[in-house]
Amino acid sequence: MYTDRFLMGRHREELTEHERDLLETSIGGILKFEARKTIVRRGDRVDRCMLLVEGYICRYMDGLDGDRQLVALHVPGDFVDLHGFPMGQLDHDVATITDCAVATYPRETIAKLVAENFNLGRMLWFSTLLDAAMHREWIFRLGRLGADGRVAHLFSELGRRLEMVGLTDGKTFALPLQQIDLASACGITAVHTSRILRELREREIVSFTHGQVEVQNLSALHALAEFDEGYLYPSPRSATAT
Amino acid sequence: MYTDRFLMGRHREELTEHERDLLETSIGGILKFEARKTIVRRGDRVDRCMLLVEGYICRYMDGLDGDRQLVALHVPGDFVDLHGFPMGQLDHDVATITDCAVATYPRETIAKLVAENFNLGRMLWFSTLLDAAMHREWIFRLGRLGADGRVAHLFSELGRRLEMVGLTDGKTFALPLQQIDLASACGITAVHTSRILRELREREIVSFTHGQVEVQNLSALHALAEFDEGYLYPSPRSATAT
DNA sequence: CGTATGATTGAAGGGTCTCAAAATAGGTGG
DNA sequence: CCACCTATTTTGAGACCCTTCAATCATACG
Repeated sequence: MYTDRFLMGRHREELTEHERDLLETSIGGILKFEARKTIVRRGDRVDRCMLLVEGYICRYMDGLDGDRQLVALHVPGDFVDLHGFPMGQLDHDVATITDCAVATYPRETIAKLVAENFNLGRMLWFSTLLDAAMHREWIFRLGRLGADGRVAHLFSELGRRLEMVGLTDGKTFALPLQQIDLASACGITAVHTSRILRELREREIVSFTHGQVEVQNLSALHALAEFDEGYLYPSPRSATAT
Repeated sequence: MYTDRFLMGRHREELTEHERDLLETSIGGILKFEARKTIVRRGDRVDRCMLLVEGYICRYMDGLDGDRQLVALHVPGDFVDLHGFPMGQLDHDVATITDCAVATYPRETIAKLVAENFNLGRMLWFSTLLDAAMHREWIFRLGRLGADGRVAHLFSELGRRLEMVGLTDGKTFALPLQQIDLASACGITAVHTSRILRELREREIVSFTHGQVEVQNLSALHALAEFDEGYLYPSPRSATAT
């Protein structure tokens, strides 16, 4: 049963039994990828979409000088390139962070699902727009927060998203990234990331070592990040009191 | 005839006569707004969507200290808050830059359009994803470019988008923004924006005065911005040789 | 045990911010 | 049409944040 986490962080109403069945039976196949591989390239025609079952995947764009900027990070349950269905091709690269397993859906299958099931179609649209909402929050983060706030924000967001899919209780969670990945996501250098992490550790807000995040002071973390979970559109069930 | 520019920068195939008629006849009303007014607030329920007919609109998020970060800029022909249809509410504010006219579509009308016209539905989905693609480019811009590159990128993008809707030949165009707006879009201060504009002027790359952009050296502008129009998904007809 | 990779620290330089003041442009009423 | 007032742009100087370059340290793996 691959569908345990499907779209879990990505809807406000629960999937119905029927919709879950549809998603399960429509799977074209399961693909496995090794860690640190680019699996879709900018400009590639998208003839199938991938739903991440296990592992972590990022989307990124490289600058002329080789500097990498992550534009999205995906956790299990996320569609990774569903936007490729309406768009036909991608404007960025997709790469694995860890070893991954993805469920694939051929283009025609998605077209059929959307055409025949209005509610599921809207849920898929919603899922792609949730990515856009996260993009906006990342824009805010890069434009208006300092390096410490950016890192704090990334931890805040991923903590909450992993909580939505049942992969953490919010205090401690696996985040198998290297400092260079944090740097690529936050628009800072790896060297400075190291300094920021030390500062956050010394201030006893959050510690990050060996791909493990331990939040010591959640409200301080959220304050530093100016984090408000609203943009993740948490379903009433998974919303937490603040 | 309001539909002249509808979705002009926002599809790869032309709208059919029938689809254009549908969009025209489905308009719920025309609203006018004064310049510099916030017209939708974060968290507002979205019971109608707005298509910008005339003027400029931005979407933004304010930080705790009052610093503003623009997350999108809209030109005539753009849907401004269509994502509110699947999402139900917005995670950011919407404000006018100039005096504006918008065509409104009630929620139920959009639902009907999407349910009954598969192709138009996909085009609307596409339009919201084009915003996401621009978001990603903005993330890249803020994360990896210096202040000069960011400003150059904004000019590059808007030049191209205005060209798509027939509002410029690419060399000169009206961009009724103040330096504070450029600053809010680029994640820099208004003071620094002024210095950057002087530099770009002195290097004879682009000049910006009184809301008027004059591109003197397009290739230098694009080089500085690392600009590649691909992410705007230009239709073959409107693609330009590079 | 040797090697490669990732993390940490230091020092110096550069880009952007902040604060403050001056110059310019735009709008209004006399 | 001028005088005034306000908003916007421009310029300067100093401080701060982050980068760069380089070296050292820690860790994982053969």
